[in-house]
Amino acid sequence: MTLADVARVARVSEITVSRILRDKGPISERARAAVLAAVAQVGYVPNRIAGTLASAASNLVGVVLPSLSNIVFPDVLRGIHAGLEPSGFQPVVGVTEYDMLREEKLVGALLAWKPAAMIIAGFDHTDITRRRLEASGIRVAELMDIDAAPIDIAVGLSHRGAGYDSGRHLLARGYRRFGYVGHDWQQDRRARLRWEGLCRALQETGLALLDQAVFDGPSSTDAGRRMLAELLGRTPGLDAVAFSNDDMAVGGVFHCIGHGIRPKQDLALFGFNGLDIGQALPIPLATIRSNRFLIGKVAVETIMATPRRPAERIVVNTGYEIVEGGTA
Amino acid sequence: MTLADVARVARVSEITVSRILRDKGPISERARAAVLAAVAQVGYVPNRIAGTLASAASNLVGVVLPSLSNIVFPDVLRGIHAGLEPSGFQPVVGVTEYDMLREEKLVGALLAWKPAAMIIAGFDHTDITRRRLEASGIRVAELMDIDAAPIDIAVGLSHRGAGYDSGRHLLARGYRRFGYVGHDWQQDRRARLRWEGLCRALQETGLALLDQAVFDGPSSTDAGRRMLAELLGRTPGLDAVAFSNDDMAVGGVFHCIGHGIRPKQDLALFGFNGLDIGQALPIPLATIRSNRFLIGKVAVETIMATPRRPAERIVVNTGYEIVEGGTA
DNA sequence: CTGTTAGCGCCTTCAA
DNA sequence: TTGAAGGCGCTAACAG
Repeated sequence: MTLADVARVARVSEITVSRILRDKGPISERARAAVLAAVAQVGYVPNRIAGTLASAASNLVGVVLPSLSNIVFPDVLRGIHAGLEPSGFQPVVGVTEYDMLREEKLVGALLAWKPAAMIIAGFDHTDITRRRLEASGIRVAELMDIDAAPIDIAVGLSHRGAGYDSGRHLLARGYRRFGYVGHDWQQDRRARLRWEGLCRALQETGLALLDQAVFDGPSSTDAGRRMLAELLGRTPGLDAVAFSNDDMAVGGVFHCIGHGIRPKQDLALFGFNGLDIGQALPIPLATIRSNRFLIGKVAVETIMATPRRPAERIVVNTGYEIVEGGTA
Repeated sequence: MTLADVARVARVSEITVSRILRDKGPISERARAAVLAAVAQVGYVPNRIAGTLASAASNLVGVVLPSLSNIVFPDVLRGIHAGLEPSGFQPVVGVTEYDMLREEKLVGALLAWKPAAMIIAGFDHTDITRRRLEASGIRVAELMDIDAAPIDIAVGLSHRGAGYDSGRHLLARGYRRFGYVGHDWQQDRRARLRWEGLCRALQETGLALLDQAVFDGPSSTDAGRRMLAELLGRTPGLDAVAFSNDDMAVGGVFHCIGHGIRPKQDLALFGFNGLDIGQALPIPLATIRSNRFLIGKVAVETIMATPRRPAERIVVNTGYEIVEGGTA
């Protein structure tokens, strides 16, 4: 079923049908009624492929995320969906599993669909990826981070700043003997930035991390629990442990619950992300809320505000808030 | 940059370039080398819109999910991505927020992209949605559930069976005084099916739920905690509580931890889904693993196995396993 | 308010 | 092994 079929049934020209279906230009009520009836009668489904080819205006948005394994990027994706909803644009989603070569392939495949814009997590791309994104001329939003210069738009928060502020927060509460529990930095550059910020805060006070246990793999509750056990076994006397994120920190809280360690009184625990699960613990987790939904939503809104790529780069800071919780 | 530009530079015809880029038909090494050089030189990016229009063979797959708010559907989406990876197909994702009218619009918008197949969660669609999916002629996989007749393919598990088996499991361990903690059935038909299965198991033993607390909203850890508190306050003496899912059940465990109730000894708790968080608790949650990643992956594999829709409907049972845990 | 003309960029078919 | 012609379904631009 094509426009031509509808046009024949409605006894008008193709372009009239096209205009009516797109609500464009002045149309008589008679024609509109006839066309809408014909559309219903023949069960016409528009072909956006043809429409996009003819108009060179696709309503697809490429989305490239590193992972869907924890709730962080699904939250970003929710924000993207929410931002896209009013405009009727559709996201085409790719997942890289933190592999820059896979990302390169993916970006190539997505650009072939002539998307109206591209949303991609992080700043770590191959040269080819970066060049293609630049050359595409479409709007490109790089998400999560604002600690580097974007191709076009950056939307996120300063992870170095967040790490620094968590350090300041713990120092202000009197903690002095710091440990750190983390996960794979190769895959999570932002966790490393937070760690750097934390170290700087300690350094400014003449302190340093007394010990750290870094899991060689992705973050998880279970990894957090095991790494805290290891850290405490190795280095007694710590009074505060910062975790690379909430998943890890919740594991830490579980370890404490299972071993009679009282969070805060015996040991301060501090996370990052502000996940629901941390706030639902018997003692809510002290952490930093990272506004992931907002990052996705704001990215879309920034793209939509100016569909053409302007000369200067744009950096949008979605910020973060310290959540006091009860564990620090 | 189009095929024509590349052809001019390589001094061959458009169609030769097209064939080389698609690895089709016999091509001389000379032509191939010249074309590949020209592609690199002009920085050609193929236009899949045009390609799809000409060949009527898109590599897009429509994916319609009700929500991304907890990890369940992101897990399914991961499975879909994993299944799609080898073929180079791209998912176009829509989220309905459990709204059938939004689903209807979404399905219409996605079908306009002439996807090779459609993957959609659940069986609850408007008549129009169902008719459109049927009429599209493409493969349609309905996920999560196998307790109803699909349009084409169903991939999932019997939720009624899972509920029944969790009841049998608890009965076999000697529990007799049952409560239930749930969430919004309007939005989660599958939770209701599990509840029905549970009730049937009890009934067969001459028992019934003594009380239930159902939260009027989506499931969450916090809702689970509050509802369990309410239930236990109202009905003392329960020895087992089944939860509508793991999110709720983890909240229940948190309530117990915070109130000196020993899971299993004082009160059995049982979830559904087999989430990581439940297994990382100080006492791992007794639950049923629902193989969500597998559902997504198998759906794609089933679609790919027979790209044309066959006469008979296909139902794939991805099953479930009881996870003994330590809370029941 | 409606229609005609001429593509969009690629691929299928047929011919060489 | 290569090419020419024609068309996929729709829309921009220009006329009427």
